[in-house]
Amino acid sequence: MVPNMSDDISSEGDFSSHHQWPLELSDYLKFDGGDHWPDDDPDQCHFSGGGHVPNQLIYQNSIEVGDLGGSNSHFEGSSCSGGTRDMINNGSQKKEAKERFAFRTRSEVEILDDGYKWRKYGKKMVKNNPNPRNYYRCSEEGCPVKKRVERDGNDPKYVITTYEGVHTHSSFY
DNA sequence: CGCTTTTGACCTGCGC
DNA sequence: GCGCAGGTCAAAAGCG
Repeated sequence: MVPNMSDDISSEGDFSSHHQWPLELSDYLKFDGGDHWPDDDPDQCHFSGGGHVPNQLIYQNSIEVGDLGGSNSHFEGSSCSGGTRDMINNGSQKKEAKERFAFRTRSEVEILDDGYKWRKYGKKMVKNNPNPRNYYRCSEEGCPVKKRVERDGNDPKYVITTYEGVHTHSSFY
């Protein structure tokens, strides 16, 4: 596996430890309940500091409950406009809300290598989007983490990735 | 040979 | 109760 990411990475292939992905994250996530992306909001916060982050992804996260997978997670929090925590434990949390983390990236490929090995287990056409949604599960035995990948229906240049759960092991690379 | 991908079927939750 | 949409399963095929 391991898709071609040859050209895009600016330096060495060891980006797992440097968070250097061959793409650019432009927007961040949405949650259950949030129905739309911040889209063209010029004030969307870009990483901490709001500036350009060279050689590094501009990413943000939000969490529903608890922390974000602690040490194993590649997504350390960078809260956005202080709004991310509002929804935590807010009102009716049915069942056990799993940690969910979604973001939109500008990328030609949908397979982002985030340091873990994924196995595809499903594909589905969804409404409001002419593109199929792909379902992946972490290959590591016992690891409950899943991720969904789909292209933005309005902007095929963008890929929406949603992670769910916390890795119970270290990254592979 | 073992693991991943593909793909249709099946299951479940929700709104009407 | 029914139909729809989203999510998952699992058998078969493909690939290194």
